[in-house]
Amino acid sequence: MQGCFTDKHEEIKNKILNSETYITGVENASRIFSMLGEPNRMKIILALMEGELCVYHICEIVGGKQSAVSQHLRKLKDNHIVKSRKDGTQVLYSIADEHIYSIVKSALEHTHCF
Amino acid sequence: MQGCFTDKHEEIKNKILNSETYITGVENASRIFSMLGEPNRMKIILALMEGELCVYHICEIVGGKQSAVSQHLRKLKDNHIVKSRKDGTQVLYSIADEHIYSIVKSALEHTHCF
DNA sequence: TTATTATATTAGCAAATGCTAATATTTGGC
DNA sequence: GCCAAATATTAGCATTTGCTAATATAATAA
Repeated sequence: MQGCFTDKHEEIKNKILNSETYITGVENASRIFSMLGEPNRMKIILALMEGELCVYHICEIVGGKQSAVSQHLRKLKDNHIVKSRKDGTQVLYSIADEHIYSIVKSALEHTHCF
Repeated sequence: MQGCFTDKHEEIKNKILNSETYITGVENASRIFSMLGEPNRMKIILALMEGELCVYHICEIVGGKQSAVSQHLRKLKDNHIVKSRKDGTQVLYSIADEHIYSIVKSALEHTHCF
């Protein structure tokens, strides 16, 4: 494999590999996407995009065991995809910030153009 | 687990579970995100966002074996994240459509607000 | 305090996924 | 046709990851 020595390609390659923000960008972006890339977590996100929900109702929507849902919620929270607040014995979850909405909406739009 | 019988929560739950597009939305969106959720594939996407690249240069940027890169490119193409065209013995890859740009850009913006 | 409800955590297992190494295919030049 | 370069495919393996079952924690009520 010797490669195609096109100037344009070399230019892009050098720009990428010399970029300060490249590595952290890759890590951060892929971590977010890996959170959204699991079907049951996606169900949770889509549900929360309608509004705040308690764990019990999230379980009903996802259709999974409470333990599994709780583990998903933890990952989503650790990665700043969702946030939570306590209300008595309940914990109410919601989408962490506006970027999540636009990311998911763009993805849904994309799927309609296949 | 008996749940919190708040009207608002029930309303959201019913809205979600009765939505026609819910299941396909979940499947499509999570599939796209799972493609973007792998660090080496994210590297590929970020590189292609700068412009069209041949496989050889993609390999250099990702820093992986040609075989692994080729497998990633196939998945990305199968899922309409990238497209390709032939030029002699080379295959040039590029981002499939505008939605991918906006999805990734939103994710990068999101990481800056942690 | 004790009991109950809601949620969180942990360990262990099974399935999914990315990587390597080897091989196959495709294209252009001789 | 034959060879070399670029890319694609496949099998096998190792790691990751989501799930279940069991247990733990937190908050409220009796």
